[in-house]
Amino acid sequence: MPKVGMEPIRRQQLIKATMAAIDEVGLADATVARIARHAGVSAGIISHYFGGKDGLLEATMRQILSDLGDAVAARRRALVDDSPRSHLRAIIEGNFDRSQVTGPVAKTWLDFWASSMHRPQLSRLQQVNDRRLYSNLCAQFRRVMARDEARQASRTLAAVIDGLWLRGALTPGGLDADSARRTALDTLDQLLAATATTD
Amino acid sequence: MPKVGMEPIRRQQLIKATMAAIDEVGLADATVARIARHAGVSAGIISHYFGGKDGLLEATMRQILSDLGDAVAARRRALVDDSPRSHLRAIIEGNFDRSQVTGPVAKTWLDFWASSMHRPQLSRLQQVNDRRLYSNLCAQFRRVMARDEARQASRTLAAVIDGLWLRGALTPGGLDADSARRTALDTLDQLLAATATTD
DNA sequence: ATTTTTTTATTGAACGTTCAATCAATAACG
DNA sequence: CGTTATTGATTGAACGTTCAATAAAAAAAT
Repeated sequence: MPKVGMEPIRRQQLIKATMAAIDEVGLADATVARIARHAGVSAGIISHYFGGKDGLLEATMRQILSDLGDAVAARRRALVDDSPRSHLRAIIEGNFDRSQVTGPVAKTWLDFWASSMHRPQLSRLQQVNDRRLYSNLCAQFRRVMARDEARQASRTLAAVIDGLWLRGALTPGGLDADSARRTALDTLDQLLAATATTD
Repeated sequence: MPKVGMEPIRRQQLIKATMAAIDEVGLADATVARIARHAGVSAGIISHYFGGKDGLLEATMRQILSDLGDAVAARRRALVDDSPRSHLRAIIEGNFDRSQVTGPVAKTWLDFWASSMHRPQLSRLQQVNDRRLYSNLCAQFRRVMARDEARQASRTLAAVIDGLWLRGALTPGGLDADSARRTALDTLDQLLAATATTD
């Protein structure tokens, strides 16, 4: 079986298997044996390609956050008009992108989030992603309102997005992406309307 | 040392120690030995009073949710006027009560939330609490707007509340309760104002 | 008022299980 | 033939639970 150039293939395979295992039984019971079984390989291979279980978990979280960033960036690049509202809508829709919401990703995301409270390595990744969302929101709100108002609006919208993810991850049927997106978009318009009147 | 009537004392002691241990190292590394050490007792006592580690964890989650419910109920009982807005404000302030936000509780809450994705026992507790918040919000919004609008407003406010908790649990310095409360109250007023104009 | 018995509370060592990591062995490719 | 890829048995550490032993308190007996 062994062929050359297996590394990128195996890495992707194992990251995907990690999400599947976490979706199935949770991070706490996602053992290396179970992950390897999902990928159809031996347990030892994990240490070979990722240096150990922790390395694989970190790579998996990196992948999730990177996919999320890509989904947002792609929507913003595809914009035809440059209005703040369009950018903010793109950010919201990127956060509820199919690839993010579907299947194992949402549960894995929440498991990592909780876990990052006590793992410095994951915590840093989390914070970087966190700030990126907040900064992106703030920069756009800033174009139509004062600094303090923009900050407040960003806090609110960020909380709504994360709150919808959180509640979606726990809902038995999984997150209703359409409903969540609508809720976030409505909130956005209310935030924009609120300052338009006091302007 | 042994005296009669130790049961309620030990139970409280161990539940508190569980939160302290989870706050310290997370649910994954909160071993019975560590919890027992926090409480200043032997590890064996946990099985004696709670039937096992799982029983203690469930009791701890019950305590957190029950405290949260009490905090909300107390604020609502103390209301002088009966307006929907006052009730909704009381619900928000109860959710950001000192006893809930301070110290080990917030982290424990999030750890349990993530864990409940894969533990049916905890999931049921979680869902009951979840529905209670949503129903309470919906019943009050319902008094000033149509059913669908009330549902939408409840979803938004619930997402904001949970989102603020979620982000607060991960913030290094812990949740800034005052700021969070203000954000949630602002959102409430915007939700109320939005329908007041279209009424 | 003392002694004995029973009950309640607690300990901590032992046990069996589970896990991640290791590494010698093996197999295919260049 | 050497390199790369992979396996799977083994190892040692860590975990939750169990249980015989112990000690204090309460109750009963003297």
